[in-house]
Amino acid sequence: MGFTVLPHRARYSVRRERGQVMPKQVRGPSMHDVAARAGVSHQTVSRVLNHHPSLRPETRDRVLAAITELGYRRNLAARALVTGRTQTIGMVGPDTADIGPLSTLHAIEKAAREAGMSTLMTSAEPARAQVLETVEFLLGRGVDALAVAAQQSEITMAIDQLNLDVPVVHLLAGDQDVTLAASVDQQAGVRMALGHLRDLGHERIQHISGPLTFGEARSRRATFEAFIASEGLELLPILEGDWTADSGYAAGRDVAAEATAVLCGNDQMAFGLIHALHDRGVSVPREVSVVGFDDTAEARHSLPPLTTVSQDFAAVGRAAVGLIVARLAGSDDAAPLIQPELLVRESTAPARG
Amino acid sequence: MGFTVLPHRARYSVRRERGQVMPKQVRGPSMHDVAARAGVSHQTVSRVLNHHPSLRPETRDRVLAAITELGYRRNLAARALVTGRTQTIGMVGPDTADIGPLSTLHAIEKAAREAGMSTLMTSAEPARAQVLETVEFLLGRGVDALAVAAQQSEITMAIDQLNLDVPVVHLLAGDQDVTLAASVDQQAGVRMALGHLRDLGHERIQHISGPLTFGEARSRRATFEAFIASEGLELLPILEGDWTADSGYAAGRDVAAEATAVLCGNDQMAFGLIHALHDRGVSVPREVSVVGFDDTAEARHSLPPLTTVSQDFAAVGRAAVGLIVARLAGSDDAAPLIQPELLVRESTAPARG
DNA sequence: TTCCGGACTGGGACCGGTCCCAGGCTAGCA
DNA sequence: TGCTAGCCTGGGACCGGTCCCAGTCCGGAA
Repeated sequence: MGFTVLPHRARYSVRRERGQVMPKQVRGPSMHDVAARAGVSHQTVSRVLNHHPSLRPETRDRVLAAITELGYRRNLAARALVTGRTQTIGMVGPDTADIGPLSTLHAIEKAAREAGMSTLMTSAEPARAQVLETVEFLLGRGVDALAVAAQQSEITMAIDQLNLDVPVVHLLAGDQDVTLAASVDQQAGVRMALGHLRDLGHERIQHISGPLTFGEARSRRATFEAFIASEGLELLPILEGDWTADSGYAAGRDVAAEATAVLCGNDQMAFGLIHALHDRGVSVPREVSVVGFDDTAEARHSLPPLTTVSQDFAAVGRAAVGLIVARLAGSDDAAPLIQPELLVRESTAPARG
Repeated sequence: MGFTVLPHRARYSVRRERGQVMPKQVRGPSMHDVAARAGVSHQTVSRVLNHHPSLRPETRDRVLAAITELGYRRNLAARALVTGRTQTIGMVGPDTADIGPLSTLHAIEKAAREAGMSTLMTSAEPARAQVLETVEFLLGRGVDALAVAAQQSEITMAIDQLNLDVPVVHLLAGDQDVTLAASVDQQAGVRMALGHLRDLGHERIQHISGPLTFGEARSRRATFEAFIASEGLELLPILEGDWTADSGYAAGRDVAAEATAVLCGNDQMAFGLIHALHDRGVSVPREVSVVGFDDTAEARHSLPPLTTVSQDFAAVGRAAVGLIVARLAGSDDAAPLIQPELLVRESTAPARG
C-alpha cells in the first residue's frame, strides 16, 4: 500500500458573499480525532462513550484522557441522525406568563436534564390552528415526546386527537380524558379547603371558578358542588373568572350578600376579590373568609395573608418526565396523583353570627 | 447493466431485549422518497426547500406536491450535521420561578420562533460550577447562541469570561460590563419614580434594594444615590432585600421613622413592606408612600394598588433575539435600551406635614 | 454553422456519530 | 494438541441532509 495524502480538514474557512468575509461555523474535534490521539479506532471511542462492558480499563482510560485533552464533545446531530432520537422533550406552554404553568415547565426542565434530556419550549394560544402549528414546529425539530402544560380543553383535546407517534403527557389536565396525565388531586384540594371553612362554621360558601374551558376549573367546580350537596348546604350561584386578579375584582361585585366565605379558583382572583370587598367596605376575614389556590409567592404577604391550597408544581413536572422516560423505554408507568396541601393563614376566620 | 435488488427500507422494526419486543423509532419519508415520487433528484428537492432561484416553476410545484402527499418533514439532525448550525438558542434562566426572568424567557421563545429558531431552556443556580455545567450542557446540545437571563454577577461574569465561540447575549444585566446586552433603562426608571415622589413633596425617601449581587440592583441603587445627592436631599440608610416578599417584610422593621416614602427594588418586596408597615400600624399611603418595580399582575389589586415602574420584558426578549440573529448573520447590531414606564396608583400620596 | 453563457438539473462526497459484522487473541476443555 | 467460547477491537455501511462540481439544453451572438 502506498501513502495517501488526506486533505487537511479546515477548522476555519471563509465564504465570500457580496464582498464580505463571513466566519463559518467552527467545528470541534470529532470522534476520529480522539481515536487517532488515543491510538484506537473510532468504534472504540464510541464504546467508551456508551459504557460498553467489554473494554480493557487501560484502553478506556486512554480514550478518556484523549477526550479531555482535546476537549471533545459528542455531536448530537450526528447521533440523532442515526438513532432517530433527539433526547428532547417538546413543551407546549400557555401564551401567558402565568406563574402556575411556567413553574411547571420550569420543573419539567430540571427533571428532564437530570434524565439526560433537554426541553424545547414553545407556547400556544388556545386556537386549533395555532396549536397544530406549534405541534408541527416541535415535530419538525424532532422531539421524542410532548409535554403539554396548556390546559384549555381546546388545546388538550386538539393535541390528544392527533394520535402522534411520540408519547404525549398532559399536565394538570383536570377532568379531561387524556391518554397520559400528571396531575394534582383537585378533589382533595377542594375538600380540604371546604372542610376548613365548614369547621369554622361557614354554611353559605360561594365559589369563583376559573374559566370552564380549563379542565382543572371544571374539576374544582364539580367537587365544590358535590361537597355542598353532600353537606346539605345552600348552593349559591357560581361565578366564573378568567384566572386574573381583574376578573376576581369584577366578581367581587356579584358576591352574594349572605355569603360568609368564598373559595377562589386561584390566588390571583382571590387578591382581586379581596380588593373589591375592601372597596365595598367588607372586611376580610371578619365578615367574609377567602381561600385561594396555588400559594403564589405573594400569598404570604397579601393583606390579609391568604389561606390557600398549595400545589407542588415541581412534583408534577418530575412525574411528567418520569412518565415520558418510562414510555420511551417501552414500559408503562402509572401516573401518580400528587397531593395538595392546605395552608391556613389569616384570610379565613370563624363565621360571623 | 443488470437489475439491482435494493433492500426494502423498513419503516418499522423490532429489537429483542430480554425477551421483550420493543418498538423502534418510526422514520418518516426522506428527501429521496420525495425525489423519487416527483421524478427528480434529491438535489432538486433540496433546492426547492432552500428557495433556489433557478428552478422551473413546474418542477417546483411537482416537488411541493410530492412533499405534501408524503407528509415529508425535513430532518434537522441531518441538516445540522452538515451545516454545523442547529438553529437553536440556549437560554440560561434563574433557578427560581420568578415572574420577571421567566417572562423574559417566554418572550425570547416567541421571538426566536418567529425567526425560525427554537429555544433550549435551562436554569442555573448562582454558583460557578453550576453555571459552567449548564453552559457545557447547552454547548453539548450544539446551540448556536446563548441568552442569559440569570442576572447575578456571578453567573453573568462567569459566562462572559468563558470567551465562547457562540454569541452570548445578557438580558437585564444592569451595570455589568458584558459584551452584548439587552436591557431596560434602569436609570430612567428610578428617576421617574423618584421624580414622582419629589413632586408629591417627599424629602426623606428610603430605598430597599435588591441583592447587590445583581447588576440591576446596583444600577438602581447607584441612580438612587445620585438622585438624592443632586436634589440635595437627606440620604437615609439603604436597606438590602433578596427580591422576595419575605425580605421586604423583614426590611419593614428597619425603615426609618422619619422616612415618608420608600422605593422598593421590585413589587414583591413592596408587598412585604406594606404588610410589615400595616402590622406596625403605619398607613400606606397616608403616612408612607411606597413605589415598586416590575408591575406584576398582582400590583394592580394589592391593597392599596401599587404605584410601580413597568418594564416591558417582552421587548427585552425581542431585542435579545434581534441581536443574536444579527450576530449569526455576521453583522453587528446596536442594542437598544428599552424605556420603562411609571404607573401611578394608590400607594403614593402627597407627603404628610 | 459554431461558439458561448446562462438556466436548470443530477451525481457523488461529506458531516460525525451508531450499528452490524468479522477478526485476533486468550483461556478452558476434551 | 486441537477446538471452541468469550473478551476485546477494528472496518465499513448507513442515517438524511448540504455542498461542490459537472453536465444538458437552449437562445443569441459571431
